[in-house]
Amino acid sequence: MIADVAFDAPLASPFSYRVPDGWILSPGQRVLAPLKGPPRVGLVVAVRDGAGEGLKPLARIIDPEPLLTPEQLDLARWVAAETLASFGSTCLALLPPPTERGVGGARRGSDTGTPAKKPTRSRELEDASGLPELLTGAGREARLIALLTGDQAPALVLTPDVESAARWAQRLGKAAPVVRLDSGVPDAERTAAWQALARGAAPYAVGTRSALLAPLPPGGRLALIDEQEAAHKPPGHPRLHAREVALERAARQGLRTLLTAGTPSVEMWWRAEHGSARLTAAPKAAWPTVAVADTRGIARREALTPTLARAIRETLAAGRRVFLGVSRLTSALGCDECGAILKCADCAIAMAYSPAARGLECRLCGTTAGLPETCPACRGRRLMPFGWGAERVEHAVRRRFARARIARYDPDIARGRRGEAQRDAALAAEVVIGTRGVLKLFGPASLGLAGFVSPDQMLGIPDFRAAERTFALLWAAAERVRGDGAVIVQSQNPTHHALAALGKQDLSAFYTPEMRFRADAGYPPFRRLALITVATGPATGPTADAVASALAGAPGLTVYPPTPDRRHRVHRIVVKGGPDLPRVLGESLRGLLSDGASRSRGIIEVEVDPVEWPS
DNA sequence: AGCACGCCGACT
DNA sequence: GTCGGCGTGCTC
Repeated sequence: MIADVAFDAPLASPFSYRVPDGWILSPGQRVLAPLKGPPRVGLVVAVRDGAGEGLKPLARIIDPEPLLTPEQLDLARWVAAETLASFGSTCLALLPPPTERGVGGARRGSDTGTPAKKPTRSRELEDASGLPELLTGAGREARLIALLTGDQAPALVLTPDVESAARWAQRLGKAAPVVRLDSGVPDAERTAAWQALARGAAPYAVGTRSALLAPLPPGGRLALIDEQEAAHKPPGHPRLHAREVALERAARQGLRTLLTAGTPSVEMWWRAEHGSARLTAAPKAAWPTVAVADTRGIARREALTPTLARAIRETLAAGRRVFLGVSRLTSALGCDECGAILKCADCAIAMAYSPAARGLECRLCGTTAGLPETCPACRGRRLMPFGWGAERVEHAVRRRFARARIARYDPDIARGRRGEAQRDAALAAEVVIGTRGVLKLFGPASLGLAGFVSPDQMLGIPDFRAAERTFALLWAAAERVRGDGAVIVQSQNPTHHALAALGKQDLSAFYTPEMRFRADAGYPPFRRLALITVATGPATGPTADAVASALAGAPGLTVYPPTPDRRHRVHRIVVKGGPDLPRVLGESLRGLLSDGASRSRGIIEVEVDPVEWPS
């Protein structure tokens, strides 16, 4: 017998090996196989007849039984095609890591032993439409839990990160045993969880993106928590948003899908508008007073406007907690007098400001411009880079409120032991200053005030999702403020639709204008984007142009000229296209992509549907 | 991706 | 004289 094996490598096609006599092997099992040197983990994708003369033999079986069915392999094939990644890399990233001695011992081991009962229909909870269901509004998580635990259907809950997975495992664990598939538990436990699901021995499973292919019987549910989170598409394989994989899987398998979001992704909102998803909003709940402190025309020497300072004082006096949201980036240029942000005329996103280069550049089309003397909108002369970082704000707050307990918190920086101390300090503080990560510390209605020192900075980030991100942050903060509390937004863009929608507690007031902007400028969900990165070694100079010209003739593509990034020694090419963008890119770049014609021409990386823009 | 084989710079 | 940089090519 001959086995075709795919590896975690940028290799377009699998390699063939001789199956040693007596081995029983099926597609979907992992094996160790020699690949130019020591044996490596590979996935059997096909087994066929043949003597296999001249082929190397497989070294060892890792999985005693297939972890992936042919249907799951097909779905992985789709993911690989959508992301222009190799089949092997995609599959292996969607399995629990191989454990020491294979997985043989886990037969009985650590699963809960509670067999999942047959899915039963429960009338009021059943959604006749079969469409993915998007839960928004207050209490959406409680509603999801009620839906999941309301009948006996097994469920796979996918969270954006490990902390969230742990939280959900705990919450669902109150109703029935839960197995975990995420990296927050030991590898052996993840594998055992996978196997328990496969034989119907676990009613609930929680995991992150790597659990997207975990076994789920017909009638099972797929739940995606906080579907709008960029964390659902972290760096690395599979390079596709968990939402897109989950929806594809659900459609193929006929699984009922439930998604939650405080502020849905524009992509999901669009689906709901077009009848390919169903949106369920809770009745409006208590909502804080939202006030915009207009900072136009005010020279910002102070982080806190009188409005915000007064609100802080009152909140502290009432013995309630204050959150002050600050920004980390200083990248765009804005007018201090009218609030305009300098944008690219073609792409309608803020131009990146480089103090070093004393100039502006559009991250999308590469247009550059010198610093204008005056604001193009109002001819004002005060053009300022945005910049209210946490340190400056903390200093300002300490000066004003000398006796308050003030803490700065940044979960991205504060990891490990010291992070825990910082966390405790933040939880004990009266004023917590930080970026969006701070909100994870606080539950609904636990704040008296949320103040945003300069969200314009976030709105001005040169990314077409800047408004969506800002809106999501403001909304998430508002959800954590008591109904008798306040949200104060200092802004030079007081009429921005994100602020208007926040004040009215009205999602559609944000998405309607946002959708128009996306349509007009040709951004997702109306067009798909891809980001092509070409390494620029000394010998690989012309490749970026070669890539650009290879794409130039492709139908339906908009190809922007390569822009150099000297710091990372790459050129980047932005491409816009239609729903078939991966296919068109794949066909146009065949021959240039890694396999075959390799590094001599430079490393070409293609990121389809990027959610994070390079900075 | 990983790894080997290959030719050019400063060091025990 | 070698150790080691990473550019180049290959892996059933």
